Amino acid sequence: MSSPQRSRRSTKRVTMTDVAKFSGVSASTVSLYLRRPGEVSGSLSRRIQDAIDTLGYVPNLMAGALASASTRVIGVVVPSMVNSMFASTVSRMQSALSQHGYQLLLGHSEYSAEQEESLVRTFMSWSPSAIVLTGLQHTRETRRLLTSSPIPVVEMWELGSSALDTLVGFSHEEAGRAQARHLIDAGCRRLAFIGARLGIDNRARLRATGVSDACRDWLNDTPCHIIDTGTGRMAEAAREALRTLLTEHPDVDGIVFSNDVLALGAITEAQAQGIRVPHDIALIGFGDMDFSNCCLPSISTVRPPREEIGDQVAMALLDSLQGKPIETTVDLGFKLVARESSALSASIKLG
Amino acid sequence: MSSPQRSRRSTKRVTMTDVAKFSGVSASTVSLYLRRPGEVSGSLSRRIQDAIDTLGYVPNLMAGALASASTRVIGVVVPSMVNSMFASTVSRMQSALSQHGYQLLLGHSEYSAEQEESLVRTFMSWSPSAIVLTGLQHTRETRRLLTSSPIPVVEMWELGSSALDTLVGFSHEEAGRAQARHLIDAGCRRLAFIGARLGIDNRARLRATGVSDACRDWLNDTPCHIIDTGTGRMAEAAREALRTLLTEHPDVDGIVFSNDVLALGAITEAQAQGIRVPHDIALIGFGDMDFSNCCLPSISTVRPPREEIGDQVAMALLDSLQGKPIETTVDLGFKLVARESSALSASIKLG
DNA sequence: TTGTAAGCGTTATCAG
DNA sequence: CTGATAACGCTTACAA
Repeated sequence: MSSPQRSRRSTKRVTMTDVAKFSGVSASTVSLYLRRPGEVSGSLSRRIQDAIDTLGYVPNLMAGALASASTRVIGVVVPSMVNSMFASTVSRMQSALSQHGYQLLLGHSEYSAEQEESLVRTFMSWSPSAIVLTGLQHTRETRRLLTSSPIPVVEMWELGSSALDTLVGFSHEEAGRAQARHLIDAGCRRLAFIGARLGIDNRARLRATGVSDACRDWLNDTPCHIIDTGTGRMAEAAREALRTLLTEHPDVDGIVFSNDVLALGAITEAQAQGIRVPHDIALIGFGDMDFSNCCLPSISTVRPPREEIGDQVAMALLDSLQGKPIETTVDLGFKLVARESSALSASIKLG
Repeated sequence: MSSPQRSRRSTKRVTMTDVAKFSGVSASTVSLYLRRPGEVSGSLSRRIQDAIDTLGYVPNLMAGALASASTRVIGVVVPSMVNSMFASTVSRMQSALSQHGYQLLLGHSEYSAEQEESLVRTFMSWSPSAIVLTGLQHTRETRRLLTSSPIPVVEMWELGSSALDTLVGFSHEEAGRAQARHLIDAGCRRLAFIGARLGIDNRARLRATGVSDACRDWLNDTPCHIIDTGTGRMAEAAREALRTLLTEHPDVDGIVFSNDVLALGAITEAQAQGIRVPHDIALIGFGDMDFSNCCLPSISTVRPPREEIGDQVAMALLDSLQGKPIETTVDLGFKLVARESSALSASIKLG
């Protein structure tokens, strides 16, 4: 046997053509059977399925995507995969979307718009069916890439006016105001905000702004001290931040944290210093982590709609991909969870 | 102009052919320029790059993958994306692999071998360059799918003898023994193990076995009570488990937990009951979570090599994909972190 | 160095 | 309902 003039890499994989030959039908029929089984006669269906089983055929989605110009791939960018809030969201998205045959291409930006751009660029090369980003801050180039293509885009976890397309999230400024309001209602009169990575975490910064605004509106413009602990280990950083804060501003009686780990660190430091929480100082965190309800005192917090965001993003995407009209903004709100770290002690504080 | 007999969907995307036409060269030259720029003359390179820029060409990796039979996609299955340990691993894998042009297709199995199988099946349809699984427990069909294909497979987070291909992890039985040893050294003589999801989390179960073995070997075969808190909210479950345990076995003086959240829950319950940790009872967790070092008492724990696993898996994969020979088993060990919850109080306990 | 042409494994179109 | 046949956008042997 002389081989044909041009040999090519032989992938040695079972292809649809193999199945077709084996079952004595054409490739198109096999393809049809795979996509719309109802439109193939029973006898042929059986023979094809037999062939698939005995040959161990696995469809090649790459080829299918190329031919049909529909990849069923969705690119998702989150700031961090280790942050369990985003992990929850992605997890729910993946559950919902995989049921409809979509695959997630996941990347993390480390809170950097440049890394996000680089991820978006890579994703675009996969001609994804849709792209999901976290937040509203993108580079100019990211915006250009995304607006110049017909691919549906969802921005999640934040709300605002500069949306590219669809928005699913909640207002962090409102969350900050609610946290401040809660502390004020608990009797606090001098608030502070301690946050990690405020320089790069826009959502945390928005909550800080919310707290500031609250001080202006409801506490006669008392200053709200904002401390950024940076990017180090959060718990230790929180302890140090608390020490600094109480040294420089001993009158602070309520602190909002950008997450519950910081709040826990502060609680530990307070205990070490003999400061009573919430009696001497009330605290409220953000995130409602696993541990927030099982430490002493338990941590008051704001619970973001982390799972709901995933569900709603998935739903919006599925609708959009089916051509259905979709809402451009979905505000899922948040839940303030009052616990011991900010328990009302009005009799003492206000007395 | 009569259109050709068979019209086809027109994706209206800029293709390599467009770039070729625009710059007056052939498509293969453009392709070459993109893959090995050095082999194209300077003048042509310039013209091609010009065309790419003005046309805004984005390569179609799908088509490339199909043609070259190399997808640069890696399928990864973790039990849960919300578990920050796996998240850390995946995060590091993604960082390392994306630098080499690989994309991660991520899925979570919810600790179910069946869901893992379904994910593997889906991944296979993308003809991935490699597959990464968590643990060693797979369905028979998963094994068949994987062994009957030449795709490199890495199993991570566990060590054992039934490996499919490459293994990167550490011994959970050893970890359990080390945890027990640590408590024994701290003066404990009656140990117990409290774990979440023991029914489905094989690694936690292995650690429980390690603790049991330790009781047999080093505590004269004293019984080691093992409690499974199931799948509910961990902190609350831990509190209840502790109550039950101390009611039924008041002599227990050391507890190993399957993670630090459970340990924290137990600490809270102990405080509520006036039981002193570690004085009355010593505790050790697993995972070295964010909060473990910032609660009171701080939580002794075992720190798994979560980032290192990601790094090593990536490295093994890159080597393997470049045809280099690789080690089939990489034992990364673990680190026992002694903190306050198990601080030695020998004078009292042993006195 | 550059071009030609033959695939890669599907799906879409259209004729039977 | 079934089957040719032409894309899909790219890579790669091979020729020039």
